[in-house]
Amino acid sequence: MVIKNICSLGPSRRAVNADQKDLRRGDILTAAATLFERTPYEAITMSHVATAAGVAKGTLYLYFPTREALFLHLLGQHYAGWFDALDARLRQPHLSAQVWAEWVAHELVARPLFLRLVAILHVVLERNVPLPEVLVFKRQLASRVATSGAELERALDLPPAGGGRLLLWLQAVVPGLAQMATPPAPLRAAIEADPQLAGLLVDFTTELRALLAAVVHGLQGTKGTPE
Amino acid sequence: MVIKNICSLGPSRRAVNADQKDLRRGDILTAAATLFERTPYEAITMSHVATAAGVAKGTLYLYFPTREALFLHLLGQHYAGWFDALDARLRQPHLSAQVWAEWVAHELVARPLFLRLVAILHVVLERNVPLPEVLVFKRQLASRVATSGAELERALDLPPAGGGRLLLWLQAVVPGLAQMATPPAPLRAAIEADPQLAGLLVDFTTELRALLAAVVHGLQGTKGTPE
Amino acid sequence: MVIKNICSLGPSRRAVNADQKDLRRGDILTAAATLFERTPYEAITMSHVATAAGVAKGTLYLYFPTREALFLHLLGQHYAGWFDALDARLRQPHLSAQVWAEWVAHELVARPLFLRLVAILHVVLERNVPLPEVLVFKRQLASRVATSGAELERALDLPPAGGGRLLLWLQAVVPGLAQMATPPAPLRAAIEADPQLAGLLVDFTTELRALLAAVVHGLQGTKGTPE
Amino acid sequence: MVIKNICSLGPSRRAVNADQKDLRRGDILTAAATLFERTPYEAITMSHVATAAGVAKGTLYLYFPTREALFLHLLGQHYAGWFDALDARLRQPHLSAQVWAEWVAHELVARPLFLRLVAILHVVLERNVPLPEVLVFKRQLASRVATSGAELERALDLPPAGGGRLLLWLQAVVPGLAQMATPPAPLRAAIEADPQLAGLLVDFTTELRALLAAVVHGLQGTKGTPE
DNA sequence: TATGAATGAGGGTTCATTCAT
DNA sequence: TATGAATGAACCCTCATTCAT
Repeated sequence: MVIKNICSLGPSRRAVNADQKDLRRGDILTAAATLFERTPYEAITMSHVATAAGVAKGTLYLYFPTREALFLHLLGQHYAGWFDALDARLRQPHLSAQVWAEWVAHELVARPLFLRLVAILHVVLERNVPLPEVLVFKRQLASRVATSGAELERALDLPPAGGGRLLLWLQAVVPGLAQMATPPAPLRAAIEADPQLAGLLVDFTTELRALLAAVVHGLQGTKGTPE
Repeated sequence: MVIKNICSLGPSRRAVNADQKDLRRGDILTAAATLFERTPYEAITMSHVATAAGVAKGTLYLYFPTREALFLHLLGQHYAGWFDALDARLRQPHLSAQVWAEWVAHELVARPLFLRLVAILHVVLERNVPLPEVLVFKRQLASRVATSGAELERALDLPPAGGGRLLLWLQAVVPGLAQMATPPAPLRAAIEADPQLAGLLVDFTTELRALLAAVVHGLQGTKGTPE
Repeated sequence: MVIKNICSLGPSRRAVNADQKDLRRGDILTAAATLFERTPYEAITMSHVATAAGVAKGTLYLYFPTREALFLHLLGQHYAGWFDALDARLRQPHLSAQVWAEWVAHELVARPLFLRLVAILHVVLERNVPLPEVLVFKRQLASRVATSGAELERALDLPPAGGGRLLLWLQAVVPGLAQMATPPAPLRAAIEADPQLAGLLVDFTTELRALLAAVVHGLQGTKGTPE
Repeated sequence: MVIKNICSLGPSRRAVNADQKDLRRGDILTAAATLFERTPYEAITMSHVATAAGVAKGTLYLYFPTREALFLHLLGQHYAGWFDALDARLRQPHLSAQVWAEWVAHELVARPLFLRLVAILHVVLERNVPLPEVLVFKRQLASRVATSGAELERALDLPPAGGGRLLLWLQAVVPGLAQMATPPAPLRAAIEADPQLAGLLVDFTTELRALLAAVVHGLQGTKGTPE
């Protein structure tokens, strides 16, 4: 199998200035993302990432202090993309609870890597990422939650602080629903074959849409009502 | 550290009939639960469990086919306890969205082990538990979701199938909120020290109560409205 | 799957006299042989044997001191059968080197279990069989080698002691040829696919026949010649 | 016990080029061979080998994919040495069946490690060596069998293909005879003490010499005779 | 004699990370 | 900055055998 050269640095193998280092860092993240598309997180070794990125194993550690930090950065990228899309949508008119729920569910299904990364977020964060790296990630996240949350609040006519809250809840609920909706293949087959278990097999889009719509309606209903 | 003797079999060390085997199985689960109280899941080895249960390592495998199956059974126990409490509450009158949300949050905070076990449910289920064991667990869960869901539906005046749905959503949302609300100590300290990150530190009870209330209100509002 | 009851003791489960104990011992050996037909030696556990024999694991140890001793007895049975066949053939006329080689090869191919047991003989004997058991086996073997060897010597007109010697050589050569002729399936496929390796893939019958014929001719030629 | 330092790399601990890697690989094989001299194969753990070679356990796996592959390489070395000696002898004149048989027996007795390795060849090959590794070994073996076999054929005046055949037979017969001739010490003592068992205790050199002489004579006698 | 619950030693292998070059 | 050889800790599970019943 020919591994396509994903190195962005051209003939020179050495990143000497900041821009080149960013490129190489990007190469590594791209390689990790590519692997993550077809391999479960636990099965991806640093060797695999290094090979896929066309660098040596040790080089990875020049750019990311730990394996978990690498994937946390990857998640950061995906979060950024997701918030970009959200902001773009919020700049468009005609948003209702239903419409927004629909849009979110649709958008997330289109980002399966993001879903899977979010699901391991805690495992990743809680283990083996140096605190400074975590804080960088968290600040980035907090900032976008604040900004987009404010827009969302306006667009959906939510009570004060309701936008950020809704986004946090979204983060809480999405991995759970995603995992519930996508059991490993053999288990899924067994569940489908057993009528007693029918209730446990849910459709991600349907459930997320319904849940979000209910939540937003609920939040909207509390507007003006002291908690 | 003194390990208290948790053996339920009395002087005899040998479980010869089904009752005694259940006792021993219970001892093992109790030992695992005790360890889980003060140790993260990944740090608990079968050696630890065996020592804590006062049996040999091999003995564990007479009762549980894999380490993950052991913890899945533990989760099953906790689920049963939780549903028992829920059913008891549902048999009492005066339930509203607010009251129920309050009760759920309060009850879950009182079951920290349950929260942590639920959070690793997927990791556990998806790896290294023989399918039959998983199905036993799933059936037990499905059965209680159906029963309690019906009661909940009645008590909260939810639309058809809303009770089971609500309970499934609860499962989806609880681990996410719990993890969000309880970062590891050093991270928590850093977040508290950084004003930019204030918005990310949430209180489990508050958020779950608000989220559930919103969801139930939302569900109640959809009653009679075709989806 | 229904396991056919191979217990020879009838309704009573307990062997109280010597005959019944022999029956049970035979049951166990039969069970082991049946398993050995479709499973490699290392993959057969005492649990398997016990289940197949319809007895408890501990019972096996009432009849055989170790797992290896059990299989050594099984080999003893097969050796006896083989020598019986040999003796019967030797009582018939018209034996030449060629004819005898042909007969041996043919007979051994018809006894695949015997071949496989002989091949593990040393592994079994050298490990974990109490000396007395080994000696019983060895005496039985020595006795038959002496008797049949003498007959063989006469039938093939070999020099003094040539019969026993030939039988011992046979024991030495058969496992080696058998293993050489029957590599595990994936290896065999690879060997067949590689023209360089063609010479390594031999046919058991052909080689044994040729080797035995050569040996007997050689032995016959030395008759009367001082060594 | 003092472990002598067998590291060939001098002060540097790191093998950076192919030559140094070959040296290190050789160190590991030497360490394994040294252990194998005084310990049965099954009792040698990778930990032992690593300690004896003065490297970490993980390092072994940089050079050999499995424990069995390591010993297969060791066998490959010994095979090469044996064929080298054989080729050297074949270049000298005055070879007869007797002389060659004598030489082979003498030479093999001088290589006890080789004898023991050959005896476990199948066990090793058939278990846990990646196919490519096995094929490398087999090709090397096939090549030398072909070359030396042709020389042997000429020197002993064997019929066509008789040289390779003889060498294959040699491989089949040697381990069997060796094991027969060298029972574990307690068993040997018991056999010697029992007159009934006298016939089972053979001398490796005597038997191999006689067997080979007979085989070669037999083969020589078939020359020109269609099979 | 029969049972089967209990034992517990035992080891190959992986892989994130380091650091000499 | 880049490399990749070296490290070494970490761990689940099996299964022959024992022995209380």
